Amino acid sequence: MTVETLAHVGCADCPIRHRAVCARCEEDELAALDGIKYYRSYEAGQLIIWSGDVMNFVGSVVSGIATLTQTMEDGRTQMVGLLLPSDFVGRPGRSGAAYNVVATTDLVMCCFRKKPFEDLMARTPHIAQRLLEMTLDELDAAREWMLVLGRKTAREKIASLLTIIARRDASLTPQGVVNTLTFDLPLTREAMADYLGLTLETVSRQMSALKKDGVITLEGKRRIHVPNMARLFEEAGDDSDGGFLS
Amino acid sequence: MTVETLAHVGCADCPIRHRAVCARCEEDELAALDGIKYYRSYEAGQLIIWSGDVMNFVGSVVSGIATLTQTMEDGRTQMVGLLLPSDFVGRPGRSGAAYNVVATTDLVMCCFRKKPFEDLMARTPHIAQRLLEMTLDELDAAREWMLVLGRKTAREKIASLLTIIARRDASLTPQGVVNTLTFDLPLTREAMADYLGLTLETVSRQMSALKKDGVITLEGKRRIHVPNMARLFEEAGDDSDGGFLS
DNA sequence: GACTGAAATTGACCTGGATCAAATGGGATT
DNA sequence: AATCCCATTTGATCCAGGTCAATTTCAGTC
Repeated sequence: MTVETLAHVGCADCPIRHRAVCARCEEDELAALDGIKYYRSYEAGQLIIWSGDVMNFVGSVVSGIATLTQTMEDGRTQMVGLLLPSDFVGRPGRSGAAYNVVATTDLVMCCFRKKPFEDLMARTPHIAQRLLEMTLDELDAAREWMLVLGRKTAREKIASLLTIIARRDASLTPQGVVNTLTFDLPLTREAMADYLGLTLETVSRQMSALKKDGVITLEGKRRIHVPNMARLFEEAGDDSDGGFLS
Repeated sequence: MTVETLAHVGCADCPIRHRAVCARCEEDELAALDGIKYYRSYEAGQLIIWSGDVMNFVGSVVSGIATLTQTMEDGRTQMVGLLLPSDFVGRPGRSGAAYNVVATTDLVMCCFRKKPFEDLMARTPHIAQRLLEMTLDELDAAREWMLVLGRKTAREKIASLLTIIARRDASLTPQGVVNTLTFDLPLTREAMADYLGLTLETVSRQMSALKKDGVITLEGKRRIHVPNMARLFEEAGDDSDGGFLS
C-alpha cells in the first residue's frame, strides 16, 4: 500500500471514494502511525481518538462513523461535523485544532503522516486541487449549519438534520429522483441535540411533533420513513431542496 | 499586474498579505472581470456584490470590509463570515454557494477568473498548499463559531465576538503581549446581532451590562477599550486565550 | 449652535426552549 | 420469561432572550 492510494480518494466519480481499497490493511495502534497506516477503533461510542494537539496528520474515514465535537470547560458540547466514509479530518502542520474526533461506531480510518502527505501534495497537483475542493465543500456545509444554529427554530433544526442525513444517505445509494425515503438515523437523541444546539428533551418533543403531524414515521427507534420529502424541506425552512427533488 | 501577484498573497509572514501590491490597479465593473482584475464597491453598506450562482472565481479583499451572509426566504439572516483585508472568497468551478457577499465599507477586491486560477494552481503547488492552509483556517474558525452559536449565552456571545475582533486587530498591528487594548468595532449592533444569532436589542443590553460590570469601556459608539483582556476571555467562556496573552 | 435622521438604548411583557423530574420502552443477559 | 440498564418520552415549571414600543444619543449638515 503506497501513498498513491490517495489518488483513489481523490476520484470524483466514486460516491464512497476509497472503501474498496482500504478494508483489508489494518493496524491496531495509533502510535504505530508512520507514513500511511490504517487504524481501527476499539469500541464504538466511547473512544476519543484524537484531541487537538496531536492531530498532526490527515485521516480519512474508511468505514464507520465519527463525529467532530467542540467542548467548553463546563461540559457544554457542540458537534461541528459528522464524518462518514470518504470524509477527511486532520490538520497537517498545525497542532491544536480545538475539537475532538470521536468514533460512534466501529471505525476504520486511513492516516497519513505530515511529511509523506506533503510530498504527495507537491507531486500530484490534481490531488491537491481535489483536496481544496473537498475542504471548500466542508466550509460551505459549516456555513450552512451556522444558519441552522443561529436562526432556526427547534422544529426547523430537526427537519434540517433529517434533510441532511437523508440527502447523504440517498447520495450513497443513488436511485434517481425520489419523493419518499426510508433511512437509518445513526445518532442518539443526545447526539442530535449536540449537533443542533438543543437539549435532548427538546429533540424528543419535536420528533414526536413531526410524527404526530405526519411529516415522518418511525419504524422502531432509529429507522425513519419520510412519506413526502418536499414537505420535510418545507419544514426545514430551506429556500430550496438543494437539487434533491425534481 | 500578472497572475503571479497571488504569490505575495501566499506569503505566510505578512499580516496584511497583499495590500501593498493592489491599491493602485482598479476597475469599476464586475462585468469587466476576465483574468485578473480589481473591483471597487460603489457604496458602503448597501451593495450586494455577488449572490451565489455567479461566484465562479476567487476574490481577495484588498481594503475595506465585507461580510458573508446566509438568508432565509422570510428574511432571517445569519452572518457566516467577516472578510478583512487578505481574506479570500469564492468557489471556482462550483456555482451556487448560497450566501451573499456584502460590502460594509468601501471595498477593493482583486479577482481571479476560474481558468487562470486553475492554471496558477497547477503551476505553483506551494501556492495551492497555502490556499488549502487558509481554507482549513477558515473551516476551524467556522467550527469554533458553531460552538458560539449553538451553546453560548448572549453575554458569552458578545464577549466572544469582541475577543475575535480584538485578536484580529492586534494581529494586524502586533505589539507583543498586551493585557489592555483599544480598538474600533467595525459593525453596527444589527450586524453584531446577525453574526451572533441574536436580536439587536439583546446585543445592546449585553453591551450595556458588560460596560456596567467594567469589562469594557466605550469611547463614543464604536471605539472599545478593554482594560483587562484576561477578563474578557473569561467572559467569553473560552477555555484558553488562543495564545493571545502571556 | 440648532436641526435631522439613523443608530442605539431602555422598558414592559411574552414565549420557546431549558430545566428538573417521573414514567415508559426495548434490547441484552441470565 | 424475568431482570437490568439505557435510551426515550412525557409532564410541569422557569427564565433567557425575543418582541413591541418609546426614548435618547450622536454624527453630520446647514
